[in-house]
Parts: sequence; structure tokens; C-alpha cells
Amino acid sequence: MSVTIFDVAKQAGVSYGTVSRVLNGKKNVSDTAREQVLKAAESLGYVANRQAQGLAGGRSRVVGLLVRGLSTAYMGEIISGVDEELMTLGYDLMLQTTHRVAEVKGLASVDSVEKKLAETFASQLAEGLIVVLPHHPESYMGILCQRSFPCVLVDHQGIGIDTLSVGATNFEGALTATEYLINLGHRRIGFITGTMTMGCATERLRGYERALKQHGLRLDPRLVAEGDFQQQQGYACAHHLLSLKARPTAIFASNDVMAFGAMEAARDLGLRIPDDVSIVGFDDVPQAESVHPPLTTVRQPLREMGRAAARLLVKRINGAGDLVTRIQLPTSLTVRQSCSERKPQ
Amino acid sequence: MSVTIFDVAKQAGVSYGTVSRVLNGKKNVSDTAREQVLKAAESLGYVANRQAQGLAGGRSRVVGLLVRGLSTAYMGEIISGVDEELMTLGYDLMLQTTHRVAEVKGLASVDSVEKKLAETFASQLAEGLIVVLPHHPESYMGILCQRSFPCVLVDHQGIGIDTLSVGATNFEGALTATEYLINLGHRRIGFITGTMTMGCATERLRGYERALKQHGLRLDPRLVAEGDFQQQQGYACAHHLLSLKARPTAIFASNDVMAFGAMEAARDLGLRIPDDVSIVGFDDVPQAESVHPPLTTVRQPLREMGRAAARLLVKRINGAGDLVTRIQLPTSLTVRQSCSERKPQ
DNA sequence: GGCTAATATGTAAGCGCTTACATAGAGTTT
DNA sequence: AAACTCTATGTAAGCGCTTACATATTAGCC
Repeated sequence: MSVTIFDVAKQAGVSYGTVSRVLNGKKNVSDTAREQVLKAAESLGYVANRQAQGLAGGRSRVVGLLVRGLSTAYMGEIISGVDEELMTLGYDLMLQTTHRVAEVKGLASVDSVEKKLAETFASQLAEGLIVVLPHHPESYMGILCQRSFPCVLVDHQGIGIDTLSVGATNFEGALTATEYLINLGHRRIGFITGTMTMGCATERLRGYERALKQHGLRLDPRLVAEGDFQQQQGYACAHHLLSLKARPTAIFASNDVMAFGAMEAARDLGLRIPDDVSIVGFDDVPQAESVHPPLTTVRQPLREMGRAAARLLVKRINGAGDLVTRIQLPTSLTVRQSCSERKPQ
Repeated sequence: MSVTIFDVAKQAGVSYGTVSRVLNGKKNVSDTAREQVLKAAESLGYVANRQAQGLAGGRSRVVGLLVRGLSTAYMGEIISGVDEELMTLGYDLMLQTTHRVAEVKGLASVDSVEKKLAETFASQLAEGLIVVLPHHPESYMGILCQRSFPCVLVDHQGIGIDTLSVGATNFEGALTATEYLINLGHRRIGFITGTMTMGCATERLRGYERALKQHGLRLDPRLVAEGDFQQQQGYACAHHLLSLKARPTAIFASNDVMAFGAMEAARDLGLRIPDDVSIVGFDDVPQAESVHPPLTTVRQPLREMGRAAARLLVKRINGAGDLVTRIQLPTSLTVRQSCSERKPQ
């Protein structure tokens, strides 16, 4: 049926062991043999059977990617990054969503995630795991790390000494963006938080607060509205903030999606962006540059975060026990057209 | 290291053959033996090694999913559906993106897709393939179908007698939506097309045209603008249409993302939605209900399409050679708040 | 040239499983 | 009770590969 290593060996006139060595780039192979094998493999269209490779060598060349859902552009960007890097590293990607377990089977989600992970680990299909934006990784990551199953957390602070993680400078990003607004003359800056149980959300709030403090501005709690990273909540929070007697002249939303909601709220209240109110987001998802006006936002290098996670994981898989346990990528302010100087009132 | 079938056999006091039979639900096993095995497997936390299963039985229980990119919510929904269904069917999902091949390696994309597919096929990691929204599937699907490698095309018309495909009633959906606008009293209805090389885009245009015709309205070519399924183009097209002397009172965009762009354009021109202009989209991505006003749109059951594709593929893999080669799912109009009756002018 | 040391190649074992086949035991038939 | 069937179970082979080991070849050195 399919071409095996034996077929290649026969055609090349060498033993199958030699073929394996050539294909795996081992040394101790003569140039002539190598050449023959390569030629034979090419002409027969040989592709190694991954299952057999995995079974024999213990290397499946597959890593698992655990995400909660795929409905956000945020996720799409990260996955793309992971995927790209994995390709260059010769790995394949097995997608696992946690939601599906919980939803489909009606189980408590943490339990099922845990079970799923254990199975992934035990079934030896994947050599490692990348977990994006987990809510409560402590519950199950412990088991895996303890058994030294290679794992990388993306966009999470990490859960201890032995966890690898990749993140971005949320605090600094929020600080920079807030300062940007302050420097534009804004004094009343509304802030829409993310889901406050998540590390990145609290970091962003901290950045906002710090910026105000550094510039001698008082933190007005009425200007901080609690969002949930969803567009509708962004709309609601912004609507509320912009309806205040002393309404803010700028709004900083903890992610782009909420910023989109804020833009809508502003418009529905008859306010022009950026003339009447400036808006800043966080993430820099692709849509941010497609909206009108294009959104000024704190860029998180999502793709690069995905790539970094993939690199880190594969390094760990290959036992390169280096000292890096966390990679923190820089955020940067992407200035577009949703902000302007505060008009003298 | 890991628990094997032998460990289970020993603990259960039976031979490994019996364990395999029990675990695979074969008959000719006594109840007592079955019970023993199950108990032993449970207590040892046995999970089968997928690689070995695949190698021995030729069933990897993995299917590949080929997509072009992950940045759209559209894709996310379909993948979620595929993923959900695959889980209940006991399969895992291997994600393959075509963009990455082209981008990373700098190759001509069709060539590399072809190569990638051939490798997937040959490496026997996946038992089948789901291809979402391919641009030119003819070029490579031929090879696979010919070798009877199970494949399903999603959101594509299919390319011949032997291809399985899943789609939605694009024509009917567009027809219904256009009729809806006509029934609201609109007579000048702008239309923004998708990428016209894609089947779904032409179908939607046909539906629009048919509706006009059926209601005795003349097709005004000036009211049809060519878009590309992207938000910016949606903005541009809508801006153009709404700037016409005799501007349309409604705009029907070929997907939601362009409808979002259209909403922005309308607002930037000082037009209120739905009072001054009605907007209709296509797809019903999650964001459609989060925008303001919530978007009236033709719902494509994206998740269900994904599920159907997964079901169809697995059926084909299992050799259930039934007659179904295409599943067409119904679209439906989701009425929200972006349309109103045409005001008497 | 005879020795060791290095290098190249062939062969066997085994990864964990499925499945075909052989065998033993129980049940049925006459 | 002998011959037969049918069911349950054990065993062997083999999926396609990697890798340790054995063997053959070559080179290097005094």
C-alpha cells in the first residue's frame, strides 16, 4: 500500500537501518549511501509513518494546544503564531478545546479539563502542551508539571517555579497608554476593566492607576467601570461613563473588543471620536485598524507570543533545561486615529 | 513508565488479547473477564497509547482540518463545531493552516498545500481531512479523492461527483433577506458583494438579484458594489453607495464583517441606523448581536456546518458508503434592530 | 605489515497495540 | 458417550519505525 523504509532501502541498495540514519540526519553514513537513499526516497515519494516513528522513538512530533474557545480574534492570532513556529520546528498541532468537554458532556469543567489533560499525557499523542489563557490552571497544571510533562502557559502569570509561561507587559502597556492620554491633555480618563479574576486584567488596571498617580492625578473610582472583555459590556460601561455629569474626555478599555463597544456607545450618545471623546483599546487585534476611526491601542504581540510559546515548549521537550521559565514580550502603543488632544472646554 | 495493556492483563488475571477485546468492545468475552479488565484498567488509570493503536490497527482516530487562517470569527465557529462533534465521535483534531506553509516557506501556496496534503495523507497521521473554504480545491483535492482519502469540503460547492461537501443555502438566504427589505418598503437596496471568485459570494448576489426580479424591481448596477469580505472594503463600498445622489435606503452586505464596516460608514455620513438606512449582514457571527444596533443578518449555522462536516467525514472513514455527498444546511433570517420600514420621503 | 581506532553498515529487538489463528472448554446433538 | 458446534481465551505475528549491538570495512600509526 504505502511506501515504507524497506522499499526505500531496497531501491537505494542499502539496509533499512541506513535509511533510517540518513533520514534522521545521524552521522556515520557515507556520502554515497546518503545520496542514494535521498534519491530513492524522493523518487518513491516516501513519507515516514508518524505513528511508527512515535512508537519506536517516543517522539510523536505533535504538541497539544489547549484553548477555551475560538471565537475571538485574540485566540486566532495566538494560535496562528503557535502554528507558524511549530511548522518551522517540524511539529504538528493537535487542537483541544476545553469548552467542548464541559459543554458536550455536561461535566464540571475543571474536572473534565483535568481528565482530558491526563489522557493527552497518557495517550502519548502529544509531547507537550500549550495552554492559552487558562482560568484556573493551578488545578490541573500541577499534575502535569509534577510528572514533568512539558507545558507552557500563554498570557498567564505562571503558577510557580516550574511552569513555563509567556506573557506580555500588561502593566507597562496600560501605563504607557494612560500616559499618552494624559499627555494629550486628558484629565478625566475613564477605564473599563477586564474580567478581574484574570491576571492580565488586574495588571492593566494597575498600569492605569500608576500612570494617574505619577502625573499627580487623583484616581476617581467613578471613572472605573468593571467590564468582562466582551463588546456588550464595553458598550454598557462606556455608556455609563459617558453619561456621567462630569464625563470623561477619554476612555481606555482593557481590550479592543470592549473599545469597539465603547466607540458605539459614544456615537449613540452623539459624541464624535476622537473630537468629543478619545478611545484607547488593548490587544491590537486585526479589526482594530479596520474600524472607523482606526483604533489607537496597546499592541500585544499575540502572534509573537504564540511563536515564543512554541519555541519554549519545544526547547523544553528537547530537554534543553535552560533557565528561562518566563518570556515577557513588550507591548507597544499603536497610535491610530481614535484619540485627539483634549479640547479646551 | 506508562501503564500498558500488559499491566492491565496481569492485574485482571487474563491475557492481553482479552484486554484488547474488552477495550475495543469486541464480542466473545465473558462477563466476568470483562468486568475484571474494566476494573483493572480503571484502577491503574490505563489509557491506550494512540500511536500503537494507530500502527497496529490502522486507525489513528485523528482527522486533519485545513483552514486558510484563523483570524475570522467565521472560522472560529466552524472549527468549534467540528471540534465538538469530533469529540463525541472519539476523534482528535489536527489543525493545519495553509497560510503558514506559504508564508513561512515562501512557496507558491497551491503547490505547498498540495505537498502538505500529500504528506498528511502519506504520513497516516490523519484518517481524513476537512477543508474549510478553500480557494482552489480542484488543484489538490483531485489527488486525494482519487486515492480515496476521505475528505469533506466546507462552504464550497464541491468539485465533482466524488467530493463530500457541506454548505448552506446562500442563494435562498440572500433572497429571503432581500425580500425582507423589500417588504419593509425599501426600493433602492444597495448590495455589497463578497470576493466574486468564491461560490458563496456569487450565490448571494444571485439571491439578491432574484428577489428584486420577483418583486418587479429593476436591478440598478450602480447599487451593487464589489467587496472582498473585509471590513474596510465594507466601509468603502457603503460609503460610496450612501454618497450616491439617489442613495439606497438599505444596504445588504454579503457578510457581517462588511456590514459592520457599512454601519460605520453610515454613521460617519451622519445617517442613523436603522432610521435613515437599514443594514443587513450575512453569517451571524457572534459579534453581530453585540454591535449597536444589533445586526439583522442571514444566519448561517456555522457550528452546525462544522458538526455536519465532522459527521460526514467520519461516516466516510468508516466506510459507510451512503449516497449523501452534499449536506446543505438552511440559512435563516435573524431579525434584530438594524432595519426599519422605509420612511415615506 | 600488523596492530588499534575509527567509521560504516547490517541485523535484531522492541515500542504497545490489533487481529488472525490455535486451542481449550462448555454446550448440544444423536 | 462420542462427535460436533460454539464460545472464550491464549499466543504469535506484525504494523513501520528507532536504536543498540554486532560485524565488516577502512584508515592511521609505529
